[in-house]
Amino acid sequence: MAEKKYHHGDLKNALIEAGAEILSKEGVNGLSLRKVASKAGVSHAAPYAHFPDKQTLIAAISTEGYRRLYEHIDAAVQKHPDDPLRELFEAAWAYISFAMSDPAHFKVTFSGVVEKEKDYPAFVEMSKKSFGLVVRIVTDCQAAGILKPGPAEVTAVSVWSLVHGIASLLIEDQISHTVLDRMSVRELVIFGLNQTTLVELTPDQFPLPD
Amino acid sequence: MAEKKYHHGDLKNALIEAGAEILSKEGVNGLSLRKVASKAGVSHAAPYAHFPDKQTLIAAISTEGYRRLYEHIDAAVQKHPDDPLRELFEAAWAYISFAMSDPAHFKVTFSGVVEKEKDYPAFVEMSKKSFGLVVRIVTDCQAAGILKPGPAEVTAVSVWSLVHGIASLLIEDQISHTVLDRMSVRELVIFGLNQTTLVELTPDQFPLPD
DNA sequence: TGGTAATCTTGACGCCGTCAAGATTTGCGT
DNA sequence: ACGCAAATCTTGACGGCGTCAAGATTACCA
Repeated sequence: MAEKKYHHGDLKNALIEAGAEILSKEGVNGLSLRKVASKAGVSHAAPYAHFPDKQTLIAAISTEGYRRLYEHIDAAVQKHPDDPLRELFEAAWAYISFAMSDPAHFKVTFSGVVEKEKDYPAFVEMSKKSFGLVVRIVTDCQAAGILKPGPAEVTAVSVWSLVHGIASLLIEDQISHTVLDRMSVRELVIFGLNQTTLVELTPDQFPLPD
Repeated sequence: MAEKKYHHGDLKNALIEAGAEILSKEGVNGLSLRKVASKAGVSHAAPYAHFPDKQTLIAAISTEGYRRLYEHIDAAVQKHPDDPLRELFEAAWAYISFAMSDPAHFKVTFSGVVEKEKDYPAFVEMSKKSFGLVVRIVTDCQAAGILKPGPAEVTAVSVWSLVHGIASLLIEDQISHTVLDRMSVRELVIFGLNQTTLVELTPDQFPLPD
């Protein structure tokens, strides 16, 4: 396959893929339309057949990042059915480890590429889908007496904010090294969640896979 | 003052100021060296006498944003001496309201302009100074039985992460409107902090000034 | 099968970050 | 007080960028 034809065949997805790769390796400042086009093997203006401008391409890359994040979390959660506490922790850990594994992509996804101008429906849909997953886990934890009772959506926002905050501050290198020297990131997440749960969490409750 | 001389006199700070203004009004994508120079009344290459490149100018603007944030928080905290719980809440509220008042500046400050390449000592200093303030408040809250005992620095990271997460998700419009329709942002912050404190928080404990 | 729409290329425009060379001013050592 | 080196700012140029217009090539449907 991949014969060189005049028409690419699936250029739109190829551009998103190429863009995600450049973003990972060179950061958001190294991401240009012309480089993306070049990497996909087309001329510098070809992307305009599929995206009205650069912002929209970046929005598509953001949406793809959101999709990967969701699936990463969902896979981690599904490994522990009927264990709400474990679901909560592994979802948090999946979120944070994903952010650390591809900081530039995570940043673009959550750094307001959607510059207020337009809304990007696919992006909003991923946002709602992810939030729904958190709400479901929080609800299960409340039913199990692990989290305080109350409106699940509000508690979900609190928990998500904590996790998102840890992820953001970590990849911005804003978390004090006096803390990171004392404990692993995994232990830090446990400590953070400990503040919100009604039960006491210890690292041995959450062994690493393998 | 402000006579038109060949030498500006304080161009470095004027560039930071002009840059912060453009950033506020046009967002990070509208921030160019040439516009900053033009706004400061100098030619397009004049900034290179004070900053080696654009990244360094942005780092200086970030540092200025961090400084404003610190002073905003510090002023709010100093209104409630000998009231650790109030200090904790007002610091959190100051952080989040600052982020909402100038989202673009806040984003740049905490969106990894410091692209790993170099470190900017003044920025790191503001970071440490701010963290020290949080640690002090957390320590006081622990002494008053408001927060769980334990290493204050780790608890400070947790609290800061929660607050930073709320601020980030708010300005990215990532927080579900089903939640924001139900309560004000101030109540959301109270609800979030409620998860971490040992005492019960209610909105009437934290009346708005004026 | 023919023509229209989709896709891609080529070329151009102005803005951008950056550098080199030169003009102007400051300020320090003597 | 003077002169000169350093600091500061201007001008001009370069390639890369996002974007648009015109044209070439291909796909598809009536």
